[in-house]
Amino acid sequence: MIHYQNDLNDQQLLALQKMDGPHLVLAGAGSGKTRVVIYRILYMLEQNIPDSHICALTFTNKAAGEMKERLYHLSNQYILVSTFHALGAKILRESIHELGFDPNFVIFDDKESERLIKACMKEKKIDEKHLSLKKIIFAISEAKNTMVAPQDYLIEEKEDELIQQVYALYQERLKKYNGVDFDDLLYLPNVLFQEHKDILEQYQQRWRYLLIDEYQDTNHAQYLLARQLISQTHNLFVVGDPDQSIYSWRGADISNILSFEKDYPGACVIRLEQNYRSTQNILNAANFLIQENASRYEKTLWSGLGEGEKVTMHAVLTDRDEANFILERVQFRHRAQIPYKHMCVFYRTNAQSRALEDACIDHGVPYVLIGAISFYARMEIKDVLAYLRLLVNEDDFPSFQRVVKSFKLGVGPTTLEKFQALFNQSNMSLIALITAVLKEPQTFSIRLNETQKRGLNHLLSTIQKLKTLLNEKLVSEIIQETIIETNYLNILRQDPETFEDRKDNLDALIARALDFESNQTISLQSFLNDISLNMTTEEHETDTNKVHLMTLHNGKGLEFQVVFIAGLEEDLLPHINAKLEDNDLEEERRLCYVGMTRAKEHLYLTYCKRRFLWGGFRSMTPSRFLSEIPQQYIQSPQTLRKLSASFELPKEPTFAFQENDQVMHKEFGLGRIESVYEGSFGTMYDVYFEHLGSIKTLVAKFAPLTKT
DNA sequence: AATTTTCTGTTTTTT
DNA sequence: ACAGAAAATT
Ligand SMILES: Nc1ncnc2c1ncn2[C@@H]1O[C@H](COP(=O)(O)OP(=O)(O)OP(=O)(O)O)[C@@H](O)[C@H]1O
Repeated sequence: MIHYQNDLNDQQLLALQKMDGPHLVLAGAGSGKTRVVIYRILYMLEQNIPDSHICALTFTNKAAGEMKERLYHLSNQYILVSTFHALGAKILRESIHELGFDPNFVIFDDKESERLIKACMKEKKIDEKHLSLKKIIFAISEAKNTMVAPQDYLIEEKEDELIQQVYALYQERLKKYNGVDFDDLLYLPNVLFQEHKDILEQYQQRWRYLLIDEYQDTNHAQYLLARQLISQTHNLFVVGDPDQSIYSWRGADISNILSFEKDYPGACVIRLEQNYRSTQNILNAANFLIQENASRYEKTLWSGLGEGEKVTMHAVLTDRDEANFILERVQFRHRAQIPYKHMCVFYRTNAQSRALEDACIDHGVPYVLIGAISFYARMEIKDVLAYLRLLVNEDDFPSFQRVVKSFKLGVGPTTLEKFQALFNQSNMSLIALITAVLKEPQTFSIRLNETQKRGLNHLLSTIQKLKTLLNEKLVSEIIQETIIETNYLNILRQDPETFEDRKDNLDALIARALDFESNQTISLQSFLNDISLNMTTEEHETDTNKVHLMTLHNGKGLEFQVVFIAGLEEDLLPHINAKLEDNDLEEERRLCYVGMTRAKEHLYLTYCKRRFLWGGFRSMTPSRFLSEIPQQYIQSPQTLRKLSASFELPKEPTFAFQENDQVMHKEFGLGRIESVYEGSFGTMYDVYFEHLGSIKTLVAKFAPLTKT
């Protein structure tokens, strides 16, 4: 039995009054928006709305999983909770044949689509120096996110013409290989619905109630998908906070939430103003910070949880000192009975995780890294997955390419190119084509030597054999068979340095499959599908008792008793690439706001003077965001007994110059500071002198340098 | 023509 | 420090 009156405040209850029609919940961090979504679904079920009519959308797989679990726990029913991308994949899996793809399509990850785009550029004879790969990738992604088809690509400048050509070829190739990229998971369902109203109607009948969390970070394709799905009934319930919009660089459009009332006339708008997460000092500090944003829709947000502890701000000398300081505090809190899993360290860039991981190991603190370099991006994992993909999708040329190379079938780039040319023009499946080339070599223009024939024959017979196992064996067994049949471990053994690690990773892949199978029987295809959508998270680790390390972007929707934000320095947070435009700078500030508002009781902000960054030591200055938080909410760290003393910053800076400063030397003349670092004589400079044409190492204390 | 070794440039954030 | 590309070797 659920006590709505007990668990929700009056404003939240307003969101449950009417089950039909458009609703917008506009509220700040920690105000119980996600809770409202969950309780609204529970209430819908009580009103006898069939569970199959409900679809809830979240931003991350993690959030989707958590919401699904909580709903099951509270109602004993499984509700469809998904990310937009996973929903798109589901729709395409069922209906993509209408668009001329095969339902066995595979999802190409970013790296794979990058490779394909690169190949398309090469085919169109576009020089990377002339038009960068990055630019084209971005342009194509932007086009899909704004629902622009290749033939409609707007040509304003000369290079747009090239982009259009590559975009068109890329889409053609994806179709040929029976693959879709991440953006297609949103783009293609929209196209499908626009071109086949009958199919759209089926889905409209199926999902009559749509609920969307984190609506402020939807892009146009997501907005349109929701709009198409719900256009008959307008039973759309969205929640969001414009101050937590942190994905504009990926096409998220804040105007989706701001113009909700215009898009859905008669929308019921609910504002929540009480924060149930953070104590007042933390919430006020965050509120003051976010008020520095000029383009902002003012909201009230207060906390009844008492003043609490002030925000701890701390300066240290280097990134290592920072990590050590954080870990000392983690242990201190742990001794004070706070479990590790209720603590989190946030940072701006993945590269920062290294120092923190090392410190965790040094201090013997268990940790889990969320996001980061994916397990599935590992070479050995991708190799095996490529093989498995060929079992499911007979047209997957990129996987064929990878398999041929990694499993050393004796076929190199030249022969592969011939295969590709042949395949692009043929209407056989890739596997059928290879079979034909081997059977009737005289019909084709490809000459193969004995090694190559043996290699390819082995590939074909192995695929054949594994395919017969698909229906009778479990996915985990098929993976094992693949590794055995291909003798892959022997190939890995050629590099003894990495062998053990890679073997462990393969075992982890099998374990992951076993884990999948424990609740349900799954097909290889759904296993591969799930992996593609779940690239980064190793979710089963998250509920164990470990300190969480993650980027600020991954913090969305989470909360922790103790939160650390590391690296509050200019050029890092705000990031150097996001300082040129006001909009970008404001997004950095929102990012910081999101991080701060994850904290329930204790919040630490740290920064350092020097940091190993971009391949060298750099002098850093404190982030402007620190000075935007009023002093009254800030404290310095209390000294912990028995701790190695944290660094007091010297009053006088020990070095006066920064990298790239122009300096004048009494003897050597004009020079430029190349790097600044600590040595046994204190601060050292490496200075490049124009007259000498070389770099001199100088001791800062003695160097007769003046700034020019 | 394929494979192994050497060298280069590189780092924002992710579904 | 680490992957991907160019160069050198088989
Ligand atoms: N009415 C309420 N009474 C007590 N606690 C509440 C209430 N509503 C929400 N909470 C609690 O407040 C915390 C924040 O809620 P929730 O995660 O739903 O907020 P949110 O608005 O989605 O936050 P954010 O936007 O920062 O992700 C949670 O711990 C939740 O359990």
